[in-house]
Amino acid sequence: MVSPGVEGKDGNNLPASFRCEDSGAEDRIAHILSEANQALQQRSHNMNNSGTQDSFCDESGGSKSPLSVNNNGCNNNGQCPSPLSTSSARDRERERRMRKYENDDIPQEQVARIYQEELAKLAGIRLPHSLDDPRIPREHYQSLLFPHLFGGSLLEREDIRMALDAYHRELAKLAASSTSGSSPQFPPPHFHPGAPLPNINGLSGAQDLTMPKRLSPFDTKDKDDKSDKDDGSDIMRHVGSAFSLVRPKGERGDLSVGESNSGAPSPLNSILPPSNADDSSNASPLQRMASITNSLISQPTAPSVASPNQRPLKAVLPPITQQQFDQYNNLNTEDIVRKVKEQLSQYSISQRLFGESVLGLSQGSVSDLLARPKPWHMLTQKGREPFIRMKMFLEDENAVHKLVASQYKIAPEKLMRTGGYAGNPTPLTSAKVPAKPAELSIKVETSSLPPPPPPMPSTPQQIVPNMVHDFIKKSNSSSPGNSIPNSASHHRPPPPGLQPQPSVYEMAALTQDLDTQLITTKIKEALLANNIGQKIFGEAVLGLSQGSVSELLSKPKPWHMLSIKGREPFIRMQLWLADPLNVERLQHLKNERREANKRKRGLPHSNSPMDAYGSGTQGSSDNSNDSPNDSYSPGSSNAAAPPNKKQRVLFSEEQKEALKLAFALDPYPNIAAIEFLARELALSSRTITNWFHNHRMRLKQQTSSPLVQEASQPFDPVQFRLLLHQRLLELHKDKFPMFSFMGQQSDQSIEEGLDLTVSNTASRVHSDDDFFEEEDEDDDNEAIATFFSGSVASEDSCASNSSRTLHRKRKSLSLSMNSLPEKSMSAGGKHGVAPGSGSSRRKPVAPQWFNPSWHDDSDDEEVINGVCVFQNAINYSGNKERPEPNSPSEAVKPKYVDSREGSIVGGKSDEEESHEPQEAKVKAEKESTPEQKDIIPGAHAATVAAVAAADDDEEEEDGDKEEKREQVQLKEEVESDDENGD
DNA sequence: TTCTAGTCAATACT
DNA sequence: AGTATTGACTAGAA
Repeated sequence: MVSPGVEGKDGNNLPASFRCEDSGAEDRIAHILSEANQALQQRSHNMNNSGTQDSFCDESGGSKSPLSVNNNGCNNNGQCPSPLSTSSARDRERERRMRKYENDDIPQEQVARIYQEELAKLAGIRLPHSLDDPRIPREHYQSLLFPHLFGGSLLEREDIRMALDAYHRELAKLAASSTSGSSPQFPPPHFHPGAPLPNINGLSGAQDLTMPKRLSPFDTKDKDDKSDKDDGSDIMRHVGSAFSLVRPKGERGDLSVGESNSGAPSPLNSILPPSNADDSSNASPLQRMASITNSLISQPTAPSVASPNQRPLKAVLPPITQQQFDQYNNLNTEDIVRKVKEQLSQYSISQRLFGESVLGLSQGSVSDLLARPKPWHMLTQKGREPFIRMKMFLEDENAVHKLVASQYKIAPEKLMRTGGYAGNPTPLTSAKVPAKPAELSIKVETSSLPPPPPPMPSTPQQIVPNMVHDFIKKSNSSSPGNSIPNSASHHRPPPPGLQPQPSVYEMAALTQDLDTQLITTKIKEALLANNIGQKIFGEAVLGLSQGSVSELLSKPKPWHMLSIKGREPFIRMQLWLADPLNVERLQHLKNERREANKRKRGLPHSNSPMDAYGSGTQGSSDNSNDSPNDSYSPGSSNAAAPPNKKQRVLFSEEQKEALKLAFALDPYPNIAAIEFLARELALSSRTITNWFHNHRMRLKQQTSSPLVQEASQPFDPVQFRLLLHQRLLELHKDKFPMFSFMGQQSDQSIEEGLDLTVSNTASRVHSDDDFFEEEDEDDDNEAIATFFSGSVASEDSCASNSSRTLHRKRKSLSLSMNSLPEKSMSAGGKHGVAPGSGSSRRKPVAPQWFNPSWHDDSDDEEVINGVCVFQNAINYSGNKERPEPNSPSEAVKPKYVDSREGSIVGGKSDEEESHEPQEAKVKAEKESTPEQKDIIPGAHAATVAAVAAADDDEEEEDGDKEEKREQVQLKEEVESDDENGD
């Protein structure tokens, strides 16, 4: 068995992971270790006498916490009844366990880990990563962590636990008696040592490293050790008292066992830097204590190497040295955050990567940190660390590039398509098959670049012409057998002589602005003129599917709205446009495919593996020179459609109407609403959710503007049914005249619920019976009850009452979705906040860009019966949760608007018309195109709109306004009840 | 966990 | 056959 931890006897034999970059810190740690090792020697001696050499382990392997055993011994006052049992009994027991451990010969690493975990549990602290290193003898952990408690001696978990108990009792005592009141982080008086412990780090405040000297509370230690050796109970007893001897700064306390020479400074002191002028001297005893612990615990270390036996350890960041702390003693966190955001955004560095490799934090923490940076003065020492790291990151010019490079290494295929055109690796490959090493190497290479070139010219044509050149050159040379550049089989590093070029990724990141509209227009023209299909273009040039190409070309997003990934296709388009042989290549490819198809038809079974996937145009896969197919072919194994391929749901018209209505009522339905809809429409919740997601996204895209606004009120099923009924009536009156009878008969169907259940298959027409089939009443009520959770009984009756009342007047209501202009889909704030300002269930989608001209439209806001029904997104600013004012996307917002108004106008495409609200509105009125008419800012507004619409309904002669008002009132009552119930 | 952005790919439409 | 639409899914962010 490996002898634990005696190798560092001289104290200088530091494990690598304890080394610090800053030699001062290393010295200090060396000092500590030296002391600890002295203690170890003594301990070792003792243990040898008793025939054991390890004291830390138990049979439970760490899974069963030993804490509970002893936990009853202490009370809040810090008084412990006489420990557990007699020391002799304990000694025997421990000895027994030690022997067991020895015999079991548990690997050192495992012990270390167990130890570490237990320790962390016990202390309620998070251990620094470096302590993860299993190669480090656990004695070092101990002595590093708690030398001030234990004098570096080895302890059993019970011992540690008891000591910690005592420690926490002392903390509590101090907190209670502390008169300073200056530290809000003190444990409250009721602090219970047995309770989950607060993070010690949290107590440290900003004083961690500004400890007063001579803080050494252990003057009874020697004596105790002598009398009781390592008996845990005694340690507990005395450690407890030791804390009461904490002395004010300047007083000298005895040092622990290992501290032999009286004149030597305490290791603690030596760790700690000279006090800063600001706050150290005022630190309370508790703060100082916490600081000690924290300093010890967080004493940074260099990264450790994962042992083969363990899963790879998280990268450990180099420590922040004291000098750095001193250097950055006052940072503008907001400013730092802003700059960091810019960098991350520009280079499309994920928060996860940034967090893990720069800050040592998780993605969530980074997100939080970046979104809500605290002011420097409010931060604790620990809290300041990330900002210091950020600052250092910003100051290091190469840091970004290192990160980008590492991001490539981590997930190249996630960042970039392995672009199709011009000699890049196969398009689609990345989407379907894990990237091959060869591909990786290219990426890494291209990404490990010198600092970024100057910003790209904003004129598309000028994008790095020589890069295009290189691309072309490469692609030409890369395809010996054919001139089509996209041979998947030719992934090779750039020619030796070539300068590393910016990757498309980097170009996307570095290009300041690009007129996407113009590019797509040109592309469309080129494709059209040369009879090149989107499919082949997408696959060969962009590495995208036909559908994606179609979307890109017809609805290009403005540059600034695109993520780096989203920009990439446009860069590729730009490169393609700049390629003099572009059309030629594609034509060639096209011909080849055609040939291949012919051949395939001629020899039906010749290319079996390739044929499996593709049919029709994809049949050419055998050629392996059209990249897209290559990506399919390697699968020869998989080839055919994946086994569990889900069949896509096809919504019926009614389902769509229902969904759109629901969307109008509440674009962000809660779970209950989604479930209700799912049940109502016989769709899965997942499908409903997807639909809402897609719809929000597409609405945003298609209208290029006004944003989906949360509903002012939660989804109301009663209202939903009512309105839906109207809507469907309207719809079917035209399509299916026989539905007109519903007008006389449908009261019941409304009250009992509409069955919108329709087949999920492609059937698009449903019989009357199918559609208005009565629904099981229990289900219905249940569904409704879901939404009136609260005082169910009264709510229920109220709901049904009101719905009955409403339905009695149903005929006077008409939700005319057609009459709602497209722009009604936004709501917001000219009236301060959205009509439903009371609700903030959901974060509204951030306005990314909009066309100011829309603001002038006469109907960007409409008032019906004195109620503002909808507003244009121009008023969005009144909303509560706006995006950061300095967020890049918003900053550029006007830019795009300009470009739309200006430069793009010339190249206006036919599709673009659909971007125009006016057009859309007309369109909506003409044929009720679904996408154009389905947002109402809130349920309330929808109700009002419905009523208002009825005003204009010629059919309703008896639509008396009094009654309508009544209805609305009623409805409101229901709603308010609903709210209360919520 | 849920949202957005970006996609794929099945399907509908021309 | 080409293009548009759209349900579903994934990754990253919040």
